[in-house]
Amino acid sequence: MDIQLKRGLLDVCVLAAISEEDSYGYKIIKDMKPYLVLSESTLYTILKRLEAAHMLTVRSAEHDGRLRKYYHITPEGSKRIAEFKEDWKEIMAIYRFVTKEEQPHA
Amino acid sequence: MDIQLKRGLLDVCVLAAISEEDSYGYKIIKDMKPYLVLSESTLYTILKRLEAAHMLTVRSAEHDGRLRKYYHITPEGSKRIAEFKEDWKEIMAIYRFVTKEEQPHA
DNA sequence: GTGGAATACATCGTATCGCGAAGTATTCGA
DNA sequence: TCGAATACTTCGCGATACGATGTATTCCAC
Repeated sequence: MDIQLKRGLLDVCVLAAISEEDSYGYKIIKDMKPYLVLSESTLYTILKRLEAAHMLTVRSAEHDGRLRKYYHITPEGSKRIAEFKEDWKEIMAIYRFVTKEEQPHA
Repeated sequence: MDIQLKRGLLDVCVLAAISEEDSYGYKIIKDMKPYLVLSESTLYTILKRLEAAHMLTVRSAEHDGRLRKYYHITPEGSKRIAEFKEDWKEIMAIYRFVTKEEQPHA
């Protein structure tokens, strides 16, 4: 799939992956894989960006002697998803413009 | 609207704007405005990129003593739009993942 | 008849971003 | 024992959107 098309979905998709229960890097990648493949470097960049934007919080926990960082969505993160849903209306309008479906003959 | 979300739409949207009849820079921006606002610098970058990718051809013509560059979509450009439609199925799957609509309980 | 908006195209520099590459460290199964 | 899987991190590159800026012409209001 076109990389550019993914861009707007990535952030919100990661937020969606942790929205139902806290998750960690490796699991997020696995959960997203059926929908959207992303590399580790990409994910950790996104996670840091979302943390800086206060859309999620991080908590370290040990699991089988290995460190795991659990990510938890904040209200601001949920708000981001809600905004995405709003934006989607505009996206669909653009989609119809591109595919020439039910155009009002401008 | 989120800039990132626009990214995947921009190229294909410009192609759509010239798909029914040849058009030129200023008109493309005007035609797209109801759906997607983009600056001139962005558009000319995109037009050059699409030309380099052989998705459109350019032809200069004089209009009222002023130069105009008319852009014409190629079969490859049309193919790009068709591919976009295909990609859209995946995009919708991601949308459902994000909005948790009819998830098959993974 | 003059000035400013609109038309029309072009270039440069910057910030953002996805991702490949490479690295560290542990656990688990063949 | 050795490689795959798990788990996180950093660096650097290339692509890209866009603001700023510049050039040049036409058209309309005053």
